Amino acid sequence: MANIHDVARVAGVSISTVSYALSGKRPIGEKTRLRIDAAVRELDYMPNAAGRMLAGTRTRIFALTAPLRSDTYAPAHMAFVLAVATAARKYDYDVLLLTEDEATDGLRRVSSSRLVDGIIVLDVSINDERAELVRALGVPAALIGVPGNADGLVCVDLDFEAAAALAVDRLVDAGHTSLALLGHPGVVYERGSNFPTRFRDGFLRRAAERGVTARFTMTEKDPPEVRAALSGVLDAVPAATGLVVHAEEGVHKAVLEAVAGRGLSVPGDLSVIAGAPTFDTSAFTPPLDVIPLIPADTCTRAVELAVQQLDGTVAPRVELVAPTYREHGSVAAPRPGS
Amino acid sequence: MANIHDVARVAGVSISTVSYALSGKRPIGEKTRLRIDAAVRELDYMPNAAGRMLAGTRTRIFALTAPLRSDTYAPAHMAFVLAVATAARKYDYDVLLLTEDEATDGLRRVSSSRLVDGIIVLDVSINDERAELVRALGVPAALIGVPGNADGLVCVDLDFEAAAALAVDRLVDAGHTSLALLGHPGVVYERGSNFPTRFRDGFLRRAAERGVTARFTMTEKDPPEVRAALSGVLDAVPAATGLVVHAEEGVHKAVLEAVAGRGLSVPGDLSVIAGAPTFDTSAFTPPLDVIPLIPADTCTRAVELAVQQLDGTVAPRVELVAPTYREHGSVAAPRPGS
DNA sequence: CCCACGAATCGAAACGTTTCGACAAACATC
DNA sequence: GATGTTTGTCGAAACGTTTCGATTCGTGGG
Repeated sequence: MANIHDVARVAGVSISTVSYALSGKRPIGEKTRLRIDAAVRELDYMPNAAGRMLAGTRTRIFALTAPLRSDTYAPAHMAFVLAVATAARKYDYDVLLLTEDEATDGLRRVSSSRLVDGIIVLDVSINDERAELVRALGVPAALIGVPGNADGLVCVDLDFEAAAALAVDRLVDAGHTSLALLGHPGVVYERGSNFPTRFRDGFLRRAAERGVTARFTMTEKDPPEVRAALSGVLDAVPAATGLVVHAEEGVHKAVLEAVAGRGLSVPGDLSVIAGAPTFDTSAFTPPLDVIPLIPADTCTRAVELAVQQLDGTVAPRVELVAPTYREHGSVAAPRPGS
Repeated sequence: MANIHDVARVAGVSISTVSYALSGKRPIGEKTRLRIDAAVRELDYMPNAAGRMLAGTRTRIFALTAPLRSDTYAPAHMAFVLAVATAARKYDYDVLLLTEDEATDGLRRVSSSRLVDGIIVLDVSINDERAELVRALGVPAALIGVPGNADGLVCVDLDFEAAAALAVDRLVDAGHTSLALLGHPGVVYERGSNFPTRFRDGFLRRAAERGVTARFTMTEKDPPEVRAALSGVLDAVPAATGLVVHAEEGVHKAVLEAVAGRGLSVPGDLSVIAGAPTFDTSAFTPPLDVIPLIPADTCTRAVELAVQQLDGTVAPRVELVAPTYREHGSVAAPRPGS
């Protein structure tokens, strides 16, 4: 396998000239550059990664720690992992995947052996030991999600409170005065990520601000549980006419089936908005209005912030990505008499 | 950050002695080793990864290419990715995650820059360009799944044919003479991985060998489609009394619901076996007998073979992992009159 | 005509390891 | 007591880059 010396010899220049020609960090004469380019192609030269890491100050690798908790929704998790890898490539970075059972030891290992330039932390929970560790290690890092104590850390996440508020606003603006939020199973709110809590709080707060009735119900993903939870809010007085669902894909489908099962139509009898899903709600029957959680957005920003920490200093911050609303026709005015 | 020179100075030895003490490749005096160990702890020394890669012959990194096709079942996919990462750690290897849109370029890049020692290829399809590329690059690699042309490649996979045959045997041994296989959607059999085909062929062949009736039906994952497919085999003459399901999690659940919906019981009216799932069928109602596809098994073996290719040569091969059967009470003798 | 300056190139020193060969000392063999 | 072997340690040469400071050469200004 050719190295830089081979290229230099074939092009008839010194290795430093080759290096500068390839990096563009110093001006190189026209003819010389052409000769070097030709030599590179002829030898199929590609710089050796280890040599580069050693001489340069960068390894061009980020570590990614992505715990798979029992209550993690695999498709969303996978989407985030891939989004990080894809975003990293845009900055010419590769991603080293740490295993969950080596979460802290792995972080320690790759950062103190200088194998990675920084760390992307996925699915941060409220009391996340990885947050503490990252702070202690002083390694460039970007967390996706917000830990209980975010001091000194760079965090990125969807603005779940604003997303919930946006959903409330849409429903209230359409004329609804009795809303309900169907959320994740209880265990998710107790320990785990704090975004479900933030969504719930945003929902309840904005509903209060707008002066409308609001109920919050948690549900498991089994269709019977979903039916029961739905009945709870539809049979209440006053019955909910606007529904926000913040849960995984199966729950959305179960909700739509249960609604149809009751002989109700969307949005005729019930307006429905999907809150912060990573999946596609436009293919549902009926398609659902949605405030999407787009992994690529959050992950791209996180990678960007990680890269920026390497040169020029980025102040610690919690950066919340503004939510967007996409209409698919599942929200309408409530029926006059209801 | 301390380096090996610091350790040597503190311990009062040369750097080569430190290196040998840490690697254990040459005998080191008792007192000397203790001094070195003390110095390492005192300085919190950890060898620099780049220096190691450059001087040694190994980078201790494997690349993992794991394409996410539209018909990929995310939870299974994720399970395999994590299983590879976990298995790699057992051999002191880290895993670099390549993105799908950079599948071939990425492989080329990381192997010719010598960033990785080898490649693990996940979810290999029949005409997989990655298989060709790996062959052409001559890089140590282990494929999980079997490409159309496996010449010169090291492949590992569950023995899907044997798994299907095992399911048939169990049902026939229990007295069933009319079997059905509920498989993946049609698109999966046309282009994509070849394991669904292998499972189907194993099923049909063994049924023929045992002289029993066998039907194969593909189904989409929507409950209505599943119901229709199920009706197809239960209303046929002779009606199937033994059912093998080789599909994703939702299909299994839909099958059980549909069976219950028809007023049938498992295994009273219908014996059911789950074929090669990655999820847990023992928590279903009722729990299903299963021939599991265990990502850890396949992935551990693949990593092992990749490691072995680095020293001592491993002959190209297709290594099929023998299936195992786990009873959960969903198979019984058919009802006498049926 | 001399000087300063920029452009283009080179040589050499780093980066932090591993590993080969050498060497001294201790020890066993006959 | 000479000879060979093992044990423990060291020095130095790789490994393949990047990058800092020269050096050379032409060019335009005074």
